Amino acid sequence: MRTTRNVTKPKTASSGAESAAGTEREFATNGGNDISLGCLEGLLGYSLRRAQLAVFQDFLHCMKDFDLRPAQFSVLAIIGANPGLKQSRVSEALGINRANFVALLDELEQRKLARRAAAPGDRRSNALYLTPKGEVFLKEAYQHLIAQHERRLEEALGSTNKQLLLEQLGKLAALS
Amino acid sequence: MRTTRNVTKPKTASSGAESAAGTEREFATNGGNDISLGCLEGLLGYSLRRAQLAVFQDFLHCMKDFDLRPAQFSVLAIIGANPGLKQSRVSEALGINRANFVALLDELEQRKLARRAAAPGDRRSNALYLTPKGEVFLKEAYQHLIAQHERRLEEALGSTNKQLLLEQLGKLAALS
DNA sequence: CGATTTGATTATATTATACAACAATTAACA
DNA sequence: TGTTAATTGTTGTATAATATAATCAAATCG
Repeated sequence: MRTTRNVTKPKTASSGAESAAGTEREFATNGGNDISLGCLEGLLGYSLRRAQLAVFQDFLHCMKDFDLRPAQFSVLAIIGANPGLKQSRVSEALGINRANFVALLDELEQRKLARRAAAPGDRRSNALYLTPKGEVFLKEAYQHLIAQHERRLEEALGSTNKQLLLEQLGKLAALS
Repeated sequence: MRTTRNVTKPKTASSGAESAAGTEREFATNGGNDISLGCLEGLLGYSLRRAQLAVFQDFLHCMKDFDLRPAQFSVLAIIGANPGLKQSRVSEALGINRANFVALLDELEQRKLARRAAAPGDRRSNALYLTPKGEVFLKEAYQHLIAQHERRLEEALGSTNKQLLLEQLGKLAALS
């Protein structure tokens, strides 16, 4: 609670509040608006994370009308490109825990975008397919992503070769 | 439950399981081991995400002995580079919701790595500082990160210019 | 002074992610 | 062949990250 810490605070409050504001300004290393990133500056992980968040944010904004999150899109994309794949294979390909994949797929199935079918030769498995509606949906979502989202990213990169960037990211992803 | 869906399943199981296995193999686009990424292939967001996850994974592994997560490190780094900064400024600089920042800082304070101090001139604010222990801790963690984690990433990138990659990521992060 | 804003906090909800356990099924093998 | 081991989808549960609303104290401003 705030109250807990406030017990010790008023000691500074009653006496030297204004004077402290004057004197300590010289000592306080940062009273201004310039914030240094310190050692974060050169760390790839930090830049990577901030970039990923910004890109996902843009993705979400772009897919607002489709009500589609990145993970959902990735599932549709994999199923669309590899119809009949077993459930575990899809989750594995995306690095998604197969336990977590269940609810993800459940929602896509409820929205009639994907379906679980009996896998030939293995009654444990589900073979995954897009529904006709799902195929259309994926195609339209992808088109919109390319036209809006991806185009915006390429614009931001400017003259940078996007393909080169993808290769660099691929090298990093290969670490895991 | 599994049982729920199994009610409808045996229809395929009892009769045409093996025959379906024969006929559908010709239609099933993917019975093999090669999984296509489909439209994910060229999407920056996807590669970005996979790379970020791999890098964070490596970070966690590297910081195992320090028991430090990326977000925690980033907080220590910002405070270390900008002692006396107000709490809201630190969270803002890192793009962390100030409500979520409370617990994050609480833990660092409990571990005696950072401390909330009275902010001169504003009794609402907390001025954040590293403790002496926190300074040593950050320095050692950073050194270890550079020597192990970051070195590994640079190795993975090969001849690629890391600085160039950082710039590209910066352009993407600037979108938000 | 009163109204509004700001800073830190709590409570709460959602999403992502991880792991353990389980039942049904299949594979391995002695 | 029959018992054991491994796989598949699932549930339950736990943790971390993130978002929002509400609260309270303190500062600011008209």
